[in-house]
Amino acid sequence: MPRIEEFDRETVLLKAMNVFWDKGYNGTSMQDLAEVTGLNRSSIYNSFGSKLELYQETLKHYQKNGNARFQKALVRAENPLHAIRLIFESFLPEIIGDDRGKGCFSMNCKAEMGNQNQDLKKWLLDTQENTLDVFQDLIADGQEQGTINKKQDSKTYAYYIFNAFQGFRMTGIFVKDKKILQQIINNSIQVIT
Amino acid sequence: MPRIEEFDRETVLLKAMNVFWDKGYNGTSMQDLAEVTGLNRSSIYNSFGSKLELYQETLKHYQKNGNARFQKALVRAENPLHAIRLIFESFLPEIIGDDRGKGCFSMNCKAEMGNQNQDLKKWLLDTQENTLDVFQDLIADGQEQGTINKKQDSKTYAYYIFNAFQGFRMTGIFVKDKKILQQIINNSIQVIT
DNA sequence: AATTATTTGAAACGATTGTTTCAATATATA
DNA sequence: TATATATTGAAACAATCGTTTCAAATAATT
Repeated sequence: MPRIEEFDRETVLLKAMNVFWDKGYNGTSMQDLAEVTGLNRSSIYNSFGSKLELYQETLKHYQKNGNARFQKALVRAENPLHAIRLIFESFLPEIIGDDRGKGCFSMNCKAEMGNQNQDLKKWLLDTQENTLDVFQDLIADGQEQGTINKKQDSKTYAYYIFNAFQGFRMTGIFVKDKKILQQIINNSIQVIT
Repeated sequence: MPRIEEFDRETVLLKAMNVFWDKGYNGTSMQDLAEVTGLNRSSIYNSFGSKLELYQETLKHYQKNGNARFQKALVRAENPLHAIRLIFESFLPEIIGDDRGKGCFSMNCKAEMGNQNQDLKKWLLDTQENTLDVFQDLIADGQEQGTINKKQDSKTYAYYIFNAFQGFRMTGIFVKDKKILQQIINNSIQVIT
């Protein structure tokens, strides 16, 4: 009986994400979103609820993409240490190709909205915990296997790598020199070898 | 002949900075600024030009404060390596005391506005260059003096430390555990020893 | 072909946006 | 004390904000 949605939800979500990513949450208007998606305002509300809910959905979409990149690095890696290196390197193309200087969408969210909205804060904390767990598991494996040193426990090292990773995403906003970025990766990883 | 300004410019600037810092540029309204400073809208425009100019002035105020902290660490340090450690540690109180999770004001600016406003981008690039230079000089000194290794040149290490520092400011938004933060500092610095 | 459920487009909602205007107020100098 | 200059407060500016409303359009089911 129902009339079916005409647009491709995935495509709309991607376009909306790119606006939020570029202009931030508060810098993006419903007007912007309607223009870029080609949808009418009412259609956006009908399909996504509100500006905030749409924002949250684009964030989850972004994060899903990031997780996929992590997973891809995991299966390709020869060992846990190599996996960590591949994770960092897998973001090189995005960083270097980011000529608008948009940076990392979820870190932009953290900087702009992490202290403004409780739902977003909770989501950010969850993804942080998740990323830390991935690193910690990799490091624990690497320590058992021998490619990562045991001078400090896996949790401590996980925080250190997480720290370097966040720095990497921020540094990449203005620094596009691949050699420099690669050296940052090398030096960051050296600690745990 | 002129009537003198009634308010203390420094105080007003500080109050305005805290709002921008908390809510971001786009999240802050002139209404917010008028309320928190106690000034009338027209007085703000009369004294600071525009919302953007006021924002820029608060950023410079913040940066001046950060530079002072850097300088304080430099004079207290026993050697260049120690200075880098003190620089990181000098931000510990701000990070731990930041219960609202506002993070670093200038990094928030970078994430929100770095790709939106050319003036702000230029300022951000200048301060980045300045910070990199401080690190590079310290590292070069340390390498001559012997407390920092010579495996890589001072510029490469400067980028690495800069990367760790930016990560440190982002990590500190949600991580308030002093022990963990201290271990991140230790591990970050270990590379260059 | 008629019915039913849903989406769509256009318009409007009140509220708020950053900024400007201007008369009233206040003060240092002459 | 009179004059000149600057600041102040209140009001208003057009524009835009996120959101809602509702009739017209649409398509799958009966």
